[in-house]
Amino acid sequence: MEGNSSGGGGGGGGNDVELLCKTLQVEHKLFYFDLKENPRGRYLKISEKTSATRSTIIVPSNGIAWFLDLFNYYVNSDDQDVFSKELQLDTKVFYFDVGENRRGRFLKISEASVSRNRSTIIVPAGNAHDEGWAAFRNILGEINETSQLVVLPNQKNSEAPERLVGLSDDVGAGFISSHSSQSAPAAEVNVDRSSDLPPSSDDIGNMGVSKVIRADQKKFFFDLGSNSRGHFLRISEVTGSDRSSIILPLSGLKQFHEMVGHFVEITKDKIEGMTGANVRTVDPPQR
DNA sequence: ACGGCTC
Repeated sequence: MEGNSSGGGGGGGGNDVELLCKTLQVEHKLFYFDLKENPRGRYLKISEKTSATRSTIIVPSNGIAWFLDLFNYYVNSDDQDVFSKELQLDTKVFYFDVGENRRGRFLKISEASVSRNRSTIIVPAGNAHDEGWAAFRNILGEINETSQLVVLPNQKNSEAPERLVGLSDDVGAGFISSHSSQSAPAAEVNVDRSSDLPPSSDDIGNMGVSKVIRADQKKFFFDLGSNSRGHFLRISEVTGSDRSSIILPLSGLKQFHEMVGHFVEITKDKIEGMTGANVRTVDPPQR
């Protein structure tokens, strides 16, 4: 579909109007940006094409400015200061993670939605000045401007109210909210992985959801379960393909919470010193 | 010319 301007669009979703189409090459990857619109709304399709693979994420139009802000964050921050971010837009969650391997640094953007499988694009940072990310950012900026300018005849300029737009830091110590001394743990960790778990009698009412905290390369999964001995919380640490868990009977959960809170208190200075540059939140886009 | 991503 990309770059195809001849003939009528006959494929799936081919009736969508293409407002803008751009391509960007970073190293050997080709990124296609398609700003499209259909009766359900406007969206940005970003495809990453390698010689062998292609993967696509769909960004709702109200998320374009957030993507722009996030790319600015990753371009402008010092390498060692960048952290994972989450962007929730309606029913979708986008995860931004920086990784590095022998090929260099890259930004992984994963789209998770309840219906679809996860899809991911990976943007190489480029050379020393993150020019791959910067070029990506520049295109997002152009698209964002265009999207604000271009209004199709059959559409009014007033958008539907943007709802449930939230951006949360996903800092190393997930227990530490950006509001430092306030204790606001659970609300900050609003990642719902319930779709990863089939409904099970192990679940305790509607609490049977899986939550995850991500810290750099590590993930900590929180799963409620039960067996003949009773209910428990399983906390799993996952790094790469390794996983280890602790099983915490619910009878000990409150003590566990207090104990963690104790160590948060006595290490507060150290934690704030370590994360001071990371608790910044990306500002909302100007409207 | 890569090739990363996965309880």
